Amino acid sequence: MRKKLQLVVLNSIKALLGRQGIEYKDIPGFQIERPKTEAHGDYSSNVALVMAGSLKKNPRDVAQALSEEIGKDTDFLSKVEVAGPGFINFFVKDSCWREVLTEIDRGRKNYGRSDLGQRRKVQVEFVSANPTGPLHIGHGRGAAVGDSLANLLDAAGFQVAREYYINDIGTQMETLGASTYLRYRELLGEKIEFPANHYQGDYIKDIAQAVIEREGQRFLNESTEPAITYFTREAQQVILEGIKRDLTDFNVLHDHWFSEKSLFDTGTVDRAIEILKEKEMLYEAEGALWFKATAFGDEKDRVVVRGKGATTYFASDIAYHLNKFERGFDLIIDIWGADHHGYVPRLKAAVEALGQPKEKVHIILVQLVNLMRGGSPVAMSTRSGEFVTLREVIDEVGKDAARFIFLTRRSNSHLDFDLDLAKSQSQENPVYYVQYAHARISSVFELAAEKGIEVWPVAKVDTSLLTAPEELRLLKILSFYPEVIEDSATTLEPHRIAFYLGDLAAALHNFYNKHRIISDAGPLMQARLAIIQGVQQVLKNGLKILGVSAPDKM
RNA sequence: GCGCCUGUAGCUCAGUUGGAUAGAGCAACGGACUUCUAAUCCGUAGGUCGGGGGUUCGAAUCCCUUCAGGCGCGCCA
Repeated sequence: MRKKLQLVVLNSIKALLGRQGIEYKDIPGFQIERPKTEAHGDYSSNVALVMAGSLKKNPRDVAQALSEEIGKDTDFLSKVEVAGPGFINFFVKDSCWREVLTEIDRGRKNYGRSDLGQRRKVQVEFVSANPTGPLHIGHGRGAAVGDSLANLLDAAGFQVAREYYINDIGTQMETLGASTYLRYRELLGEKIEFPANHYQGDYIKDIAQAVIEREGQRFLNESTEPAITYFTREAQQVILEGIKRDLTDFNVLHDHWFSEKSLFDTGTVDRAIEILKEKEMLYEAEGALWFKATAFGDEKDRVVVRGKGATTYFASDIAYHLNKFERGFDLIIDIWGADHHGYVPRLKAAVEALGQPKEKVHIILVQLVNLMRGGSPVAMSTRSGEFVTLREVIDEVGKDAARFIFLTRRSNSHLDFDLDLAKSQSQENPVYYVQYAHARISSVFELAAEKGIEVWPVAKVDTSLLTAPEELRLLKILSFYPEVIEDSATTLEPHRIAFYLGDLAAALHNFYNKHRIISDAGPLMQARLAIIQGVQQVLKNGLKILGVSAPDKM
């Protein structure tokens, strides 16, 4: 609908300008939007206001001329008016809104899908938590946002790959192995002074215990180094399996699990350094190799190879992004915890230095989650082992509620997640409001089936019987869905879907309370069945993007 | 000290990229169940958009400044 209008308006502008011998140019800031108040029409545009400046004319006069022109050649507008300082308000004919039911019926689960992405390849990399401990609630937020964003981009016509980057090499892995090894010895009766900078969590003891049960005491007789190597691999594998399990239960699936270590095995890290060297982006100082990040706006240059010869995490990341480019992604989206924000300029600098346009890489920072219990904060630290895991959150408040809470706010808003509140409010949680709308519709169809009512195909239904304001409102909201998908995909903001679904559910509940659906009035009943069927389909499609279930019963 | 994020109703948050009279949910108050699920609906009340300047036809939104909170400023990852 919005696209249709855009076309009509543009044609009218061209016609108008043409008659005055003025050449048409792109109009920056030209918008067609949905006004907040219904009195301002179904859509409204600021064209006249924007154009008035360059034409040196009164905005209202421009709007007047335009609205007359637009009124000439449209068959879907019932009224075009000039309002306020020079807005043009469009009122769409009721009959047009009713067409959405046919569109939904034709598209079904594809209704709302768009070709905005034109099959371009996008990679969304998210979670990517170090395999040194279970996922906590902050990872959960990143998981919900990343997964839903991937779903959204898929719906918007992109080819999406979801990836998890595993930091399976480096000092923290050695610490993990050592921690497990020490717990192993401790559990076998040795008195151990457990270092404070090692991983303290009980899950480490569990892993050690499992090794004892399977392998016995044999590592006590072996030398330390190979033993730690064994424990490193063992712990990493167990933890990674746990992470995968948690993500699966959170309805999050990754297509690829990318190993940092593989970047070394394939020589990609060396190659990345070579490339930067050739471009003279590196220099040696103080015994280390530095990248000229300041040349691209970062506040200081960054070390790539340390004095002792080992590469930094940053070096891996440059190589990783080189690899991403080489895999041919048109768009690369990294979802990071906001505590890594200081890292952004440096990575952007590296991208540019590699000769890639920095617009290709989007880094979405997801603000940290402040976990609360009964109004007071819960301290969290992987190393100290004091944290609430994603697993516990899923078990306590449920997958659907947790995902919805994460997805009903912008990713850069700070979030206080109160477990007690999330549980105690579960009856009033917005997620149930949306799901309930879906379930209600199911139960109407169930009753229809019980009564032996035959549901007509939409093509046979006389939708012109849908004239009540509640019905028209539903039809309009249903028609907006494809626009919501495109807008959310463009801005990379999945939370818009959640709010849209809340609006749709509200309109459904409102309609439901006002109008009886199953009745003796055959054609009207069929029209109403058609409308709630459409609502149910859109609810289902939207919830799917959010990764939230659409139950038939509650 | 420097940088990034945030500040909107009592609470939790939206606000269509600068638009018209700032909106939801919860909590509060008053109504609606012998009828498709009351996990719902209808109504009332609640605001100097942290404060102060500026930019313009027009600012919660952009700029400057200031206050408050969070997070970063490693040859860690």
